[in-house]
Amino acid sequence: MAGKRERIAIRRIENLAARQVTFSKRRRGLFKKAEELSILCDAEVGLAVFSATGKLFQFASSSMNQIIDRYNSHSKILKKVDEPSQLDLHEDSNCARLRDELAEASLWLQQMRGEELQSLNVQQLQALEKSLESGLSSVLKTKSQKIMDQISELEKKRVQLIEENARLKEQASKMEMQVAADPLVVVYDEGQSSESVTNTSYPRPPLDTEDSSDTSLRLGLSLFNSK
Amino acid sequence: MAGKRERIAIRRIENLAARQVTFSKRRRGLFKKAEELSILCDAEVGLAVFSATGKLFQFASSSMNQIIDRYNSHSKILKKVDEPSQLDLHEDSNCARLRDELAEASLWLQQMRGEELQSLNVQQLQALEKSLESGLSSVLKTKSQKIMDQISELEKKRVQLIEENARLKEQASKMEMQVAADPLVVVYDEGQSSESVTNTSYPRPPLDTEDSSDTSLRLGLSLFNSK
DNA sequence: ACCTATTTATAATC
DNA sequence: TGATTATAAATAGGT
Repeated sequence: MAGKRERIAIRRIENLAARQVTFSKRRRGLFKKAEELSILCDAEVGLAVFSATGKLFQFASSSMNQIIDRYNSHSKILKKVDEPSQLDLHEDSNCARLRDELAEASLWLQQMRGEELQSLNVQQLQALEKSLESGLSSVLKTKSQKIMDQISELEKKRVQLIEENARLKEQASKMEMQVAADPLVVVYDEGQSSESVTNTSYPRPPLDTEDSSDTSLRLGLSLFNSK
Repeated sequence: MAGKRERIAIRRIENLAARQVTFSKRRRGLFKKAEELSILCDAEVGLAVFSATGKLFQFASSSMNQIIDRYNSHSKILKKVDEPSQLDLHEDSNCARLRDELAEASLWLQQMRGEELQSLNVQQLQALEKSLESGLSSVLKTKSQKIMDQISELEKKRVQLIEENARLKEQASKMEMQVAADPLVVVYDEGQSSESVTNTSYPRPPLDTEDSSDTSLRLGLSLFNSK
């Protein structure tokens, strides 16, 4: 088993088989480390390897095209010292300012979510805590109020429905009496009179449309869920 | 010196400073291995890494443009790499995207602080509440930890000072004994002119130092300059 | 492919 | 940053 194992010198491996074996092993290691770096350090990593035989292996933390785009933008920005027109400068600074502000806002959001707290000292943490408690208090108050509103709304509808039911029962019993008094008379509804409050669709309970079913509840949480 | 060294889990490192350190180290390792693979196995390797702060690091065994070209022909996804307006468009959309994200982040920050809540429904408020509670919990935990750290640090220093004082007392009493044994020995204070000799001829009586006064501390430090 | 003696990489620390 | 070092991971060469 044990033979002498030395680190090989970093130069082209002449033996084909050995070269292929090493290629497989090291390629796997390289891709693994590339992925680990992208995950651990929140970095965007793109790696493309062409074997000596021309085969392509690739890794991209996002997508290779996105990374190539970003690479091109970067190198173009680096090369672009030729014509810094006023508009470009204005746009660039504008973008930079936006980036800074967004970075700051994102950091705040992270910290309010409880991340990236290590860099804060006790006083800052105390301030954050106070802010969170205050926000939480407002949220709870608003939520309670909304829930109470919903409850009163439902209660109102419930009362309306009860009244509606009472009217319907009364009407039904009137009709019943009419039919009982003269079984041979067939009662036709001859158009709506002014007193008929109800609509005459029978099978379904009335007024159940326009209900407050919360169908559009999508939370705009993209900033919370990303980085 | 020697601390426990464990392998970290492969997930985003939350602590910013630690993340940056790890990024530097692993990035170097990754580039080294990329280069070794290209040399050992006669492969064409291209590697691009964007840090979380947007900085670009790259390695290419030949040239990055050549590798990108080769990648494009391989993946047979031929992009339009024609107009120079591509970058401008990209930048513009980038700016617009930044603006949108900033607006969204600002709104979220407001809402986490308890403002602009009326537009949220009960479920959204509930999600916000949960997020705030979670953040608050993390903040409290971090704060407690920091405070405990501070306390242990202070305690450590206190113990050190007590030990220091004990040593100083011992030294002082030794000196006292020397002086008592040979009353002709005159102790000169280095920083004083000759007129102060009379003051220092007879040191203060020892053994009355229940308390470690500032005077004795300073005296000790000037006489026994311990690093 | 699997196995391990070695070499490297790297996490924690200063 | 950079250096140091204990430990984990990668890997060269063998099976």
